[in-house]
Amino acid sequence: MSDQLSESVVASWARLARVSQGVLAAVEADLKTAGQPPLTWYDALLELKRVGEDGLRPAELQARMLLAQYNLSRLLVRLEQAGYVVRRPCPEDGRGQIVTITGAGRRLLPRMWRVYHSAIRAHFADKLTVAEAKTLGDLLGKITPG
Amino acid sequence: MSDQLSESVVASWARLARVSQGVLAAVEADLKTAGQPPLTWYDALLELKRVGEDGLRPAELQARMLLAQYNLSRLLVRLEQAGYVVRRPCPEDGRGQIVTITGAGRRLLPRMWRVYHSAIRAHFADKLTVAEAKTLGDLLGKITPG
DNA sequence: AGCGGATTAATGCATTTGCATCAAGATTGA
DNA sequence: TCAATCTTGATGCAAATGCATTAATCCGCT
Repeated sequence: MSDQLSESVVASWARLARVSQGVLAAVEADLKTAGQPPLTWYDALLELKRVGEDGLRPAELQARMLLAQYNLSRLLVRLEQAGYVVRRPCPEDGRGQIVTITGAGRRLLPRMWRVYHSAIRAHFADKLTVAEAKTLGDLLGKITPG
Repeated sequence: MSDQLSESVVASWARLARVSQGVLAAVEADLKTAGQPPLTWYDALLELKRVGEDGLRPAELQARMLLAQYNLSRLLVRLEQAGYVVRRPCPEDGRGQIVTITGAGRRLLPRMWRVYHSAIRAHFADKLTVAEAKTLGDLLGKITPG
């Protein structure tokens, strides 16, 4: 192909793109079928649950989720409308706000997880041994963008 | 977490989701910065180039690309408007059509590849040895949805 | 031949994303 | 001190995606 990337590396790249996209889509589809919100909601709420009462600044959450700023802004609107988070003004920074998970948000997590974990199993975990999954995770860890 | 998935498998899953999303986004961003069309265009045109003059039925292309039917339908509209493919009626099937890459489409591929391959290198290949990339590809191969 | 069901591709409408920009508040530095 | 700059988060508008449905055609069966 007149470049310095070996064929096999390009093939691995292509697989990463294709497989991850396919599996993600399959998991999302399972969630949707079960009447659950999209994965992004889970990710956001999980982060917020982890930090507890202190909550998070949107920019912080955005950084952890690798999400575009305007996407996070709108995700928060939806989460708030759904009653899963609250936003309050940030005392130290007049521009900012602090986002906290609500009780309803906490209760959503296990409900989503029930669907989510079996989707992970069906579309991902069942196809690998634990050792393989670990190797995969380690390799992926090396290519983390951050 | 009160389920049968081991922590490490869930962690690998999370990495797959996060890393692939991040890297894909980075590559897309590089393409956009260089004024090139999105990755999907490349994938579609590459498939069409491979099959040559015979072209492909949309349903066939859709299956190869793991794309929703309506998404492919609209992708083809855009590609045709841009002059990179042509659609002609299918002689054996009155419902169908045959999609073929044009000369302009063929010329687009190397132009995109110039940006694409260096994005792959920067965001993916440079972070792994060839052996690691191969292992990664093999592992991903085991979880192919299709 | 002709009906019932499946397949192919498109499309109207709602939601989501992307892009560019903006307003408000913080921070820096002369 | 206060203007210039940066950061934070929102938003108008355009493009893309998802969903449900549709029209046309094909196929299997009687």
